[in-house]
Amino acid sequence: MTTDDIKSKLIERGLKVTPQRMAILEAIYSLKNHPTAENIIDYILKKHPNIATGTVYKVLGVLVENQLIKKVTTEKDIMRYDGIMESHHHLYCMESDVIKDYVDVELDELLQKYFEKKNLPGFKIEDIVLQLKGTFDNR
Amino acid sequence: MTTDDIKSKLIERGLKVTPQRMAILEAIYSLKNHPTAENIIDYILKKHPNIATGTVYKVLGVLVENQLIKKVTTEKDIMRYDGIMESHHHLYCMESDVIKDYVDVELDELLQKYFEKKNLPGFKIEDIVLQLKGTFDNR
DNA sequence: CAGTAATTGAGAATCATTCTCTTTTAGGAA
DNA sequence: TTCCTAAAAGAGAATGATTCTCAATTACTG
Ligand SMILES: [Mn+2]
Ligand SMILES: [Mn+2]
Ligand SMILES: [Zn+2]
Ligand SMILES: [Zn+2]
Repeated sequence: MTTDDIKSKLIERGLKVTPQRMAILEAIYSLKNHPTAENIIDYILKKHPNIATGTVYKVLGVLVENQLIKKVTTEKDIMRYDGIMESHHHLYCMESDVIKDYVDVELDELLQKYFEKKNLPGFKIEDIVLQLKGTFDNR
Repeated sequence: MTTDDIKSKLIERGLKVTPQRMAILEAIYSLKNHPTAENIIDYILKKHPNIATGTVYKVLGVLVENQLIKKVTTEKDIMRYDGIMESHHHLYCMESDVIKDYVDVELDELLQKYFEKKNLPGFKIEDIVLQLKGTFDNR
C-alpha cells in the first residue's frame, strides 16, 4: 500500500487529501491487531507531532462513513478499527485481546445459502459477522 | 421467572442474595431489547429509589462473571446486557438499535460441524456469536 | 444475637469520545 | 499563480458511560 494508493482511496470517495487523513489511513494499514484510536495516535505522533486527538476521532468517523475502514467492537469500552474491507470474520482472544482476521470464503457461501432459504421474518440482512471467541495456544 | 427462581440462581453461584441483585436480575429478565445499565436503573428506581449507579455497574459485572447474564456489544459506546444464557444469535437493526434474539439450533449444529472439520491454527473456540446486521421492515 | 467479610451508597475520578470555537488549509476559480 | 471559501484541523473544554474510593450497611455464619 503506497502513499499514492492511499491518496487514491481518499479521492475516490471525494474526500479532501490532508496530511492527517493520509497519516491515519497509513497507520491503520500498518498497525496490526485492529488498533484503537490511541494506538493510531501513538503511531502517528512520531512523524506527525501536532495532530490533535479530536482530529483523529473526527477522521476515523469520516473514514468509517465513507467505507474506507470499519469499526470493530469488543467487550471492552474501547472501539477498534479495521482497514480490511473485504468480507471477513474475527478470532477474539479473550486472554490477550488479540483480534485475528479470519477469511473463509467457503463459510461465507455456506452462510449466504443458509440464509437465502431460511428467510427471517421481516428482517433484511445487510451483513453477517461471525465473532469467534476463544483463546490462542500460547506457544 | 419468579422471585424464588431468581434467588435460586444467585444461591447456585454462591452469591449473597441482596435486594439490589434481585432487582437488577429481575429488571434484566423483564426488560426487552437487551437493556443498557441506564435502562435497568430507570426500571429499578420505581421500586428501589435508593440504588446507586455504581452498585448497578458493580452487580452487572458480578452477574457477568458468574455467568448469569451476558454482555452484548454494539457499535455504540454503550454496553447492553442479555439475560438469556442459552446459545443464540442477534439481529441488529441498524436504524432503530433494536436487538432481537435469534435462536437457531440447526444453524448452531451446522457451524459446530463446520468448525470441527476445519480446525483453526492454534485457536480454541469457546463461543460462536453471529451478528446479523440489517433492518427490520418498518410496518 | 453477634461477628465479620462482603456489599452498598455517595460522590469523586477516570477516560474514551465528542463538542465548540478559532485558525489553518485544500482545492477550485479567476 | 494567486484568491477565495468551504472544509478540515487544533486546542482545550465538556460529556457521559463506567470505575474507583472509602465509609456505612447488611447478609450470612455460628
Ligand atoms: Mn466509554
Ligand atoms: Mn463514553
Ligand atoms: Zn479484521
Ligand atoms: Zn440475546
